[in-house]
Amino acid sequence: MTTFVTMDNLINYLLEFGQLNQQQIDLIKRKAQVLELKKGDYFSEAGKIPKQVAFIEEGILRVCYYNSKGDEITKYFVDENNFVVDINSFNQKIPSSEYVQAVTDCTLLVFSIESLNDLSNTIILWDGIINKITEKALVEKVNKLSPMLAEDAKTRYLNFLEKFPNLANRIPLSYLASYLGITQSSLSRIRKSI
Amino acid sequence: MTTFVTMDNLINYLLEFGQLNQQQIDLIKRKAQVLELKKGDYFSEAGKIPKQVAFIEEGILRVCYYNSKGDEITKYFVDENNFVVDINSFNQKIPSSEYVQAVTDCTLLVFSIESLNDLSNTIILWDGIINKITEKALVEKVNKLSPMLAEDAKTRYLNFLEKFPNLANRIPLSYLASYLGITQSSLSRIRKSI
DNA sequence: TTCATTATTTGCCAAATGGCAAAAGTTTTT
DNA sequence: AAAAACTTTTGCCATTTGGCAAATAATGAA
Repeated sequence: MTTFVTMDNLINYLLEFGQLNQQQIDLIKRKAQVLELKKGDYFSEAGKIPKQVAFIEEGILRVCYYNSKGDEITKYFVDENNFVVDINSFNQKIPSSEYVQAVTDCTLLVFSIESLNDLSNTIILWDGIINKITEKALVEKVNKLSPMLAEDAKTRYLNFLEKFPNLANRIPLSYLASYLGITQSSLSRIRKSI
Repeated sequence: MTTFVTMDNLINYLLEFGQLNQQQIDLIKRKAQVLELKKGDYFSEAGKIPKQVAFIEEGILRVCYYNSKGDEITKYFVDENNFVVDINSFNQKIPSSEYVQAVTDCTLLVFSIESLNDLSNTIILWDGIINKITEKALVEKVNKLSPMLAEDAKTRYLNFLEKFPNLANRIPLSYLASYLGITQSSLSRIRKSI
């Protein structure tokens, strides 16, 4: 089954960063491909060169990797109305060191490298829009991670609950614990204490 | 006293991200202003709209802010051959929430908004170069912060020592402790334990 | 140099978190 | 439904880190 998707969210999101006329909007819509992921599916994998960028219409994904100790670490979660990609590997065309995985069923709008190049060559403001989006997303990640170091684990958990109210109990404890920088048992105890 | 600065570091850095001919290089050099900061001086302050971007020729700065508890938090350190600015406030022309402070005596090459606009309008590849630099710097910050959450304080301290071997004992304990996400006493004890 | 100020270390104890393994609970498979 | 596999909770105790205040050390001013 393929869900019908208007792509309005995508277009409205792009319009926040620059003007687009109807012709350009139609082109963008034609270049986007709907991709449905089931919970647990990978959008991209470590070791492979990412070939696509996704706009999340619906659902939540996480970016994770294995550290030197072999622990799986969730680097961050990305939710609806955001783009997701390992930006570094994508731009440099080098194998990624991260996995991008659906933590809920997801509806994505996917752009291939070729599509993005076409859009870049056709739409005069495209590169500027993409740069602003990229920069904003990265600044947000820094601003989110930075204060986490100064907070205790309980506070970090409560902040997560605020951001993703109905996710905490629907994903494996391990995803969340590694994101918060604590062990599963500690997270379990923190949950109990609330 | 004004130190003589060749600006070679700056030019070489820029050339990593895109080509520039001699005429463009000369223009960039003319637009850059040398600024010397003494240890402790502020390059930009919270509450003010940043008017300049700096390339660090020599020295180390830190970006810090006050959190909701009133604690001063060092968000990150920036060292030689990097640009420093509160990118978000600078681009949006909104008051910064952060201070940028010299933690050692510094020699900076400073670009005003007007200079950057001139460069952007004159040098065809300028925007692309700046975007790549911005993106790379932000990706590095995320990749540095993210694993810190999973490490214990001692490891974080040792990693800092590796990155800034001769800085740890030349800056106030408080700068470093808040960056590492621990108290001053804990950092003091960690030091002793090494 | 001496005094005053500021920064760092230390002691003491409490709170938070980790490590490990067993128990309890869930989900999936057969 | 029973068994197997996996996830989460819990107990026990060790280690890490925090909070606070006093002691010590370092820095800067008079």
